[in-house]
Amino acid sequence: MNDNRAASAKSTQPKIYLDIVEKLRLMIQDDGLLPGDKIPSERELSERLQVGRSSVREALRSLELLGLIETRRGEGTFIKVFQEHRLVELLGAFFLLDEKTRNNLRETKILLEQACLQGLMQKTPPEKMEEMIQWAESHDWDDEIFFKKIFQLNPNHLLERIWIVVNSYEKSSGKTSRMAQKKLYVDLLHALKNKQGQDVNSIYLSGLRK
Amino acid sequence: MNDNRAASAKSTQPKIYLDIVEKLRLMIQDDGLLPGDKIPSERELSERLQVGRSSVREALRSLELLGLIETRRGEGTFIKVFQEHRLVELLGAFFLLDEKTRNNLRETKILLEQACLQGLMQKTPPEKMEEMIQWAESHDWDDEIFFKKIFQLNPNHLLERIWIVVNSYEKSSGKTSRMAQKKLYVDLLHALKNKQGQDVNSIYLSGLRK
DNA sequence: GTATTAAAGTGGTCTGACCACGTTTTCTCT
DNA sequence: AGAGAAAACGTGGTCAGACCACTTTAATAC
Repeated sequence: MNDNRAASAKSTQPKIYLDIVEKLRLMIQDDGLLPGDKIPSERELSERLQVGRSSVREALRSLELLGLIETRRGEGTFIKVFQEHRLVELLGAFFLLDEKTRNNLRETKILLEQACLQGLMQKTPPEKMEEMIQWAESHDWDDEIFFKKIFQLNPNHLLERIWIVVNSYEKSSGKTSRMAQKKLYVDLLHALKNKQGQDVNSIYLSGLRK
Repeated sequence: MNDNRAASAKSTQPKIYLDIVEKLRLMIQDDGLLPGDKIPSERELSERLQVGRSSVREALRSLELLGLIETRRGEGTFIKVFQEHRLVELLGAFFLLDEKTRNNLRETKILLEQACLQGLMQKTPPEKMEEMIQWAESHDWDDEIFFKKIFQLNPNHLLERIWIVVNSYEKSSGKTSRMAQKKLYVDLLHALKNKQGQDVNSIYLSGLRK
């Protein structure tokens, strides 16, 4: 049974490793796997999907570079909690973004942040906001960390993930779009807590640079 | 420079394929390669970097999944233009599977659409809007097609891509969130053209179904 | 010259072999 | 029997070599 799979594997041409990525997605979905869970070993996947181990590895390495999985030698491969990871270095390193793209990034980021703030205002109980204020006053942070926490507060985690990606992109574009003034952001938090929508927005906008 | 040392005192060398990704980056940078240019073949990279071809492939496949490069069988591997990166799609495709996130789909979609409309109002010349109105009155369409065109009108193509992903996932989640009448949307277009922001928003919201 | 054909180059995939490391089991000594 | 050491096993990491399918290029025939 050495060589004749080349002849048989011709129905769905597209690269095997992409196929495996998709199969993995379905597998994770159907089995209800969560971050931290272990996925089958490379050899087992290879056998189960009837493909070479090298193809399995191409798929896994791709997902690893994306930050979706994590591999530990001797242990196995695990689903990871998504985080920016190498996106910044990768994207920034490979391309210089043109002006138009950069503007899109900035605009989209601002939009997401505004939306998040408005959403928070409607959905977050004052206690939670108070907690956040406490944290803000007792820790050191910059804009990015601040908004990361803001997004974590919002139950719409899809929004959070989109922001993470957009933010990574924008960071890789080189220009830092604003400069944190702690007081300003604390004011913002208070306005949020008091549900003063107009103030939230104007304070946010005044924090933007350029 | 090399990163990825995670957090262990183990003197394990970083994975080769990551090293190759970095080397490739430098190579592209030093040689001044631009989108569309061809990069060395897998076999040549393998020899030049003194690593196995499979490791080279793991690196290349990773970059390919990200949309940073493109490979054409029999021809070679080429650098791609930044705009075509697949990150948004991929990240969406992967962990959108939990229930909670699913419930965020509708909210996020609405948000994106509102934002797109507001952006359009500020940036689109009346002629373009008139064109759109003409099209809307002389063709058949549903909500999805309508908003697809709306997003295409907006020069922020990043926003468009995000919407496409969110929309497609909301569709697959089963519940169709609206079914408005043609007239309503034509009204919306006129309000857009006349830059009546308040009306745009209220008309949009009245078109939503539960 | 053009058309056909052969060769070379390139990505796509598989197999089997090691290595390095972590976990589990087994063995040994007390 | 229990604790600690050693071996076995499982897993990712890497490599070399072999084909296949496809494209480009060079050689050949007309």
